[in-house]
Amino acid sequence: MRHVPNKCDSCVVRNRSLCSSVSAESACELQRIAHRVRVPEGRVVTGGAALGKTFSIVVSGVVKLVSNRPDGQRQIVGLQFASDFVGRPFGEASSVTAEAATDLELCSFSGHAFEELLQKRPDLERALLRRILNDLDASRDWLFLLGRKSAGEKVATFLAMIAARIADAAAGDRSGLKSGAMPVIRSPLSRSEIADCLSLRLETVSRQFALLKARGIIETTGRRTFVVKDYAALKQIMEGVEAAA
Amino acid sequence: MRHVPNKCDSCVVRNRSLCSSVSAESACELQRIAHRVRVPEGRVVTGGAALGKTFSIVVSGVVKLVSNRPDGQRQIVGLQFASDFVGRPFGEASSVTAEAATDLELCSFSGHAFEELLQKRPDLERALLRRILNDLDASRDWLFLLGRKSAGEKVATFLAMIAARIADAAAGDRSGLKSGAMPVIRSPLSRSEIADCLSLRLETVSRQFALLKARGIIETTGRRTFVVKDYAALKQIMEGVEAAA
DNA sequence: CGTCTGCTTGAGCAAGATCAACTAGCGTGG
DNA sequence: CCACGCTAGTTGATCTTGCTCAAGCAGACG
Repeated sequence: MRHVPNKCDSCVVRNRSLCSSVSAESACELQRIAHRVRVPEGRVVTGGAALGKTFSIVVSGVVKLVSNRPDGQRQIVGLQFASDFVGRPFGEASSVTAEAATDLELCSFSGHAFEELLQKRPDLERALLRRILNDLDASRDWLFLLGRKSAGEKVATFLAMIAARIADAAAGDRSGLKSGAMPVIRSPLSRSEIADCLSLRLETVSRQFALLKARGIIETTGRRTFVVKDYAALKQIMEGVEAAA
Repeated sequence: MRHVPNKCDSCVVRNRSLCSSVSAESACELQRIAHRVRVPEGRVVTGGAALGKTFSIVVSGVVKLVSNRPDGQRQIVGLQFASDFVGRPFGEASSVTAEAATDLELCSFSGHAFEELLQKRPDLERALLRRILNDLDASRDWLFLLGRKSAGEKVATFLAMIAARIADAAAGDRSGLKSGAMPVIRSPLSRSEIADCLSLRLETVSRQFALLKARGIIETTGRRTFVVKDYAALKQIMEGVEAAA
């Protein structure tokens, strides 16, 4: 097999994604079944109404995992950022659908081909297992958030999480961004989506934003953009230290 | 290798646990590093204060996975029943500890030996991946429960889940139990543990029990035992159909 | 410049938390 | 075997947080 110019070589999530944790051979096989796709905001990526099963690695953008109930109740049960894996192998269709929270670039695999490769390549399976275990940890942390935290703590946690993950994605993109800076962050989620995520009403989310602004901990500039002015204070609130200010 | 009388042959979870989904060779290797242990109620099985990492398959009893916070808040993030797997491979210590909710029988593996075997045996790793994916699904369902359901729905869901899983464990034990019966079920969790599980206060749990009793849907006989008289009604409430009775 | 949608702000309400007795299993020891 | 006492559970009164309903506001886009 001749070495051909590799489309993965220039991939921005190359050294953080699933494919970075497998052998060169597995990466190569993975490359052969991979194709880049662009998905517009709002489209269902997989599960539910999506045609056929697919798996993806997020290259840029954010995917929300939504648990839908017949009666219209929605709960966002997870967010996947750049380099994260999306999909449910060996799947009896779970009730969770993956939807594009923002415009996406995905590295996508057909369900059949990927599951076949999974059978053939134990190292790929191991890498996936590790990722899934991390997702499980994250999901359990989120359980704590939903169950035990107040509205203020929830919103603070959410903002800190978004800030960290978006900054992270940006750092992976073009590292050199001075850490400790206060970059303007574009939230991948609308107020109502944040509410779905935190099990709050959008009005409550809005009020908590107002409170954080009043305290000078964040600033909002435009509908979906914000700046964290005082990260330490955010962390405090998030942990429930909540001084009676 | 001679065939010796196999301690696993008589195992009650033999045909439902992890070891049932692997090759004969892997099962054999697994058997070699397995040992039965009994754990009294309340003991930490793994994580946190437990000495050294171990993995286990639950033979009988119930394990609760608890997320502890410095400030004493507790959230039960999962329950593992007979045949379920307990442990976090490749683990940076997660904040979750596994504790015996009842007296337990475990089939236990030392962390080192098990992880080594995991490296050597892709089929074992695959079987584990499937289990973990199921845990992840369960965890995400639970997110919906905590986020979106009312106290009444939560308690109904909990009771239905316990009834199903305990009946299931019993069926695996000595099948032939007439289904459709209304067996007396011993809850593995106290009121306060149920509260930790559902993100409620124990008073609220107690009130919901009282309500279900008043409606004739359940009966309680003793502190931790109950009978489901009307499973259909329980399902209704659980889904939020909630007729204004 | 107007409209439309997403966001903000306000007033009142309800579910569940909190605080406080009180009761009932269950184990112990007389 | 029964009385005692301890702990888990129940029940009641009140309070708080976040939800609901209802306006009003502002950024994005034609």
